[in-house]
Amino acid sequence: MPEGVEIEMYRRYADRVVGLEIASTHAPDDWFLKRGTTAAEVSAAADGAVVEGARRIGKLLLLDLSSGDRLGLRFGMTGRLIVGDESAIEYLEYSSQRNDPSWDRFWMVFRSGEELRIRDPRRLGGVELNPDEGRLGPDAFQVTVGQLRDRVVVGNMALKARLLDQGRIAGVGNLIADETLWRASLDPARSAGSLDEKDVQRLHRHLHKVLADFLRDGGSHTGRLQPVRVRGGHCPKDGAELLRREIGGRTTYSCPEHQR
DNA sequence: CTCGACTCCTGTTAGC
DNA sequence: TGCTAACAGGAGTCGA
Repeated sequence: MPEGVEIEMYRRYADRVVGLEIASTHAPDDWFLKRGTTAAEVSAAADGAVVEGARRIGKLLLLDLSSGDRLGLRFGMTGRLIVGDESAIEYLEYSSQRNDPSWDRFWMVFRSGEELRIRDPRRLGGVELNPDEGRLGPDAFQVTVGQLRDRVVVGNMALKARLLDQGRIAGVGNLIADETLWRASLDPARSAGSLDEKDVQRLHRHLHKVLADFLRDGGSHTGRLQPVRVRGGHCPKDGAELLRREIGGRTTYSCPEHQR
């Protein structure tokens, strides 16, 4: 599914429309417009404007417009970014492998004839005009060990639930969290504040390695844990049967042997 | 502020 | 073969 890694791939893809003038925007699905954003507002902000930049914070993709407004794009669990005829990502875990244009929830047409679309079967993504970027924590790709120590590795909440909290650190989704904790040999259920300094350093190191590996390999479904992330799966490191639990409201796989 | 529970969405798939 | 229920998770809300 789209996590920070996929959205970074989307952002690079969206660079193709930087410098282009928007001719029209289309938001036929009101449900897809978030936090009071209306189709009329989006049109007023975007139509005739030039895309000056494509940024990303966590799972939020931002298009900076020459009107001074910012268009925030979210992809939920199954959203793809399509520019022209090409999808930024062909394979998305948990999403349909079909490619039905009726799933286009939002799109913009440029003066040049180029198009940019969000194709989202399950409608869990959304579009928001001028989203509050301050609600998000530091981006996972840039997060420092100090930020991890101060913001994430605190309190009694389960460590994994903390990693999924976008206000603490932005961009970590379920698969990135499971793979990172598996590699770092940390139990996702242990309290976040129980980590010692060596644990924090290890978590930080593995998080960055996981993000780099996933980006290189094409997505958050490319982890070593992923193939065995099924009921009855066994740990690739030591062969122990994996635990399947719900932590932070998400299905969580971890190794009872080496994740402590 | 903290934190768990609940809700939303719908294509896919397992099971009967 | 056809139906139903379970499942997936990002993100928001609510209440203790």
